[in-house]
Amino acid sequence: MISDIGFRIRPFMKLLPPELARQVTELGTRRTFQSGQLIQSRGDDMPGLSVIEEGAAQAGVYGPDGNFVLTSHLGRGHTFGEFTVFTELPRTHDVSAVGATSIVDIPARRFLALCDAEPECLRALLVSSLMRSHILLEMLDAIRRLPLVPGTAKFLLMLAPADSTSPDIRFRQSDLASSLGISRATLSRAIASLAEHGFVEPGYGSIRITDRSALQAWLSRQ
Amino acid sequence: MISDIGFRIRPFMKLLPPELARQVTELGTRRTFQSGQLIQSRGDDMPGLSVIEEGAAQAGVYGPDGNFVLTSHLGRGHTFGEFTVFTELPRTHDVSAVGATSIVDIPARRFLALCDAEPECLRALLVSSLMRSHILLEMLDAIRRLPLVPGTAKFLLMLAPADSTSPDIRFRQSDLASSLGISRATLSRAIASLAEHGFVEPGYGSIRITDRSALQAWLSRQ
DNA sequence: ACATGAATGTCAAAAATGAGACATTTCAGG
DNA sequence: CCTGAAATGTCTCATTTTTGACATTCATGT
Repeated sequence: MISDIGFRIRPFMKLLPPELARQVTELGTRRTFQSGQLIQSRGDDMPGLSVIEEGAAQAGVYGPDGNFVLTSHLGRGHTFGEFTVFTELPRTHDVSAVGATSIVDIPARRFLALCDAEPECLRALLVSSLMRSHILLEMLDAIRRLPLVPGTAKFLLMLAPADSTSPDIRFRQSDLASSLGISRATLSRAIASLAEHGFVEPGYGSIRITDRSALQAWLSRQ
Repeated sequence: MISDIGFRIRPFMKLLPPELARQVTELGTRRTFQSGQLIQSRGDDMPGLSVIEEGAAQAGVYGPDGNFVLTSHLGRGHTFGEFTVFTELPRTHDVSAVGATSIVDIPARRFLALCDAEPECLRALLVSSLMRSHILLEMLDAIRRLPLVPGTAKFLLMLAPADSTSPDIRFRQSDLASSLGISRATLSRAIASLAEHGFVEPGYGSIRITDRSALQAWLSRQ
């Protein structure tokens, strides 16, 4: 059985009581970015929590050959950099803006102080972190255990959660291919195969899921 | 660059003050297992935190064809089932004992009550969960971005953390192969290649890392 | 020590994938 | 409305991996 596709990570900020969310925002400094602009690079040493206030971002790693291996798509209210707050390590990912985006950066010390005063912060961060681990496990599963086409399907469903405003997945096939660990040509074949079934519709720089429930049902039968 | 191999997850119980660790233990009920025995199955509905008091365990998922896809090796003080405490979902993994093992199960409600009283619990769980996500990201990277032999090497290093008591990795090649998403024959070739370099030594049901630092150095150069 | 089941090493043929190239389509900007 | 850059579709060939089979080695219990 293939489980919990389209499971959506509840963002940290939505897990906090509104008053506390406001406090978090006030602790940090705001930066704004245009679409595609780099927000942080792997290796940056700025311990702290970064919150997406508006817009969205992609987190991943650039391979030596320039292709981008995507690990997560982060929407409003999501965070990154948690890891740097609780360890001594630098940022582990390259993050860039998707659409006009505004980020609030909270220095590690200040955020830790808030956590001491308000344990609810720890709890919210814990819950979103557990959900993220869960998604990562499902991704690993999609890549290791499933054949090409079902694996691709599962990945697409994970990238376009059920309650998303649009069924479009705005990634280039080359990035998706890197994310799945396959070549662009092979991904193209997989997409074509899903399109033949009528589940998806390839576009220019995006893929549209035309029949989500049918795709899920088909996937469960594999 | 290939980073942070052999990074070891600090177990939940070691992140807690000793007094609190004792309290946690007293909240739960103890079960003991022989080597290889199944501790829980994917789908079990018993919300709660499970702590490894003695021994070790493997967490993973059994594929439909009986092969085991390993996702983590858990030692003393590590936990599993966190996810069921903070969501409504059932257990997501099959877990089985490695060596004689004793587990303490703490029902979700009781653990949540303790977290309310002692936020340090939340913090410890958060830190170990963040470390686990980090490892998962590295695994994804090893599988997607690295060629066969380096990817296998990285995986081996992740499974046998630096401060492990023994350099032996006690897994069958068939399980390792499933975990990497490759066939047993291909894994066998990768191991043979690493053995030619003198980094590892294949055994029966285990693989010994004979020269950890040389392996790490070689991997960094790839 | 011996027999037996389990795990590993290895091979050949078949299948899948990657690399590279090129045609086609789409979008954005003049 | 054009033009050029970027993304996608697809082809062929080389390479890698899988599959299935079989031999070999190891561990365990008698």
